[in-house]
Amino acid sequence: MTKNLTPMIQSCVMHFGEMGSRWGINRTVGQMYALIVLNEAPLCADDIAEALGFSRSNVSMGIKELLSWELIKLQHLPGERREFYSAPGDVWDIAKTLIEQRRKREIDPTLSTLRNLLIEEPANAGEEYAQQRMREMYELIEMLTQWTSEIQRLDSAKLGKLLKLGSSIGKVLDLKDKLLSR
Amino acid sequence: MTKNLTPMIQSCVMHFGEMGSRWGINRTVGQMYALIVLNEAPLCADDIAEALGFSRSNVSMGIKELLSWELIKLQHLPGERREFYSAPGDVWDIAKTLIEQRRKREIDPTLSTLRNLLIEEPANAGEEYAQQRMREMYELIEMLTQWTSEIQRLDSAKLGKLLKLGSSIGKVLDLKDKLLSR
DNA sequence: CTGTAATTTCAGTACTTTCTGAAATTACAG
DNA sequence: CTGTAATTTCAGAAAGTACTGAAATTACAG
Repeated sequence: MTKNLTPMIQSCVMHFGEMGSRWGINRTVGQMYALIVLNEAPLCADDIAEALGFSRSNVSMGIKELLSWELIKLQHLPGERREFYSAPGDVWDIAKTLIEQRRKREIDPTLSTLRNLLIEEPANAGEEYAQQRMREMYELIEMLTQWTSEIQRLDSAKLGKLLKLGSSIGKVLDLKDKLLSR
Repeated sequence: MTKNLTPMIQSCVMHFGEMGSRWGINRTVGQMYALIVLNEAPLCADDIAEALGFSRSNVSMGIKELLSWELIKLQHLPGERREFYSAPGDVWDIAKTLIEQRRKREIDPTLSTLRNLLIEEPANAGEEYAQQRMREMYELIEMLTQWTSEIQRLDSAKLGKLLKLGSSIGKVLDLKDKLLSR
């Protein structure tokens, strides 16, 4: 397993494997993705299988999953019959996709479940309390989602500018408070 | 299993069980937590075991985990020998704890790994490229973490105010841009 | 078309995680 | 202390997930 990888890339790949498994992503898919991201040239399934020592079929499933998350795209290389895969060149694009996909898979179903439970009539005091908490959750999640989607709308240039300005949300909000209270 | 739960609470508990398993949290711990959050009165281990139909020992492990995440706190009820557990009364406190804990367990180790790999001298062009991407990741993650921790500093009152004002980050940022460019 | 390379599917196995019951430990009332 | 209630631990069973190799399918050069 793990042929032809320098220790540096090896370490990074392994780390993202471990991290992947703490998210929904499984360990081998995490490793595969790190490998693709860290490699300038697109990779084909055989490259990945060889570099990480996985079976060809496992790589095939991993690619399928990464494609379904829209984290890699397929491309054909001139003179090559095999299919090659690469990650977006901009890290912020990757992050945006991850956020977006996790929202779709985790947040949206939760909001929908809560919404359905909130329109029911509470049958007793216990349900009334439960509904109150659900309502708070619903509002909080919705608000955080809203904020996140605002941030997602920024392109990396703007994001970088904000970073370099050293602007923190706190300062921005203070600014806004002052502005609004005049 | 699942005794004495009304359908409404049942549904919510089950949903958070499913969602929990998509996060690092396991299904039964997710269910346990939903139950505790939705219940106004603190619950003891037996209550939980009975309500959800889990073994007593499973509940004990779940409680241990929730305590380690600081998502519940232990309390003694007058005249009761058993130990009772409850979740914070404010949903935003729960969310802040979740964000904080996930940062500790997922983001911090990643930042530390990346930092270590970035101080190494690249051995060839491939490593140089890989390091460049790692640097971009590092900076992005650090920035998002910073923003998140700013938001976490807000208390729920302030958060609620912002929500009700209908303020979106986009608008706030536009405001800031205008302010700064004068 | 035909033959071969590339990819995907899938049943079975290996591995990991979760859950349980029994035993051990701890906590405390009397 | 002693006895009992409450909790925790832990080895093994059960459940769930990931991985593989073999076979099937697809893609395409000639």
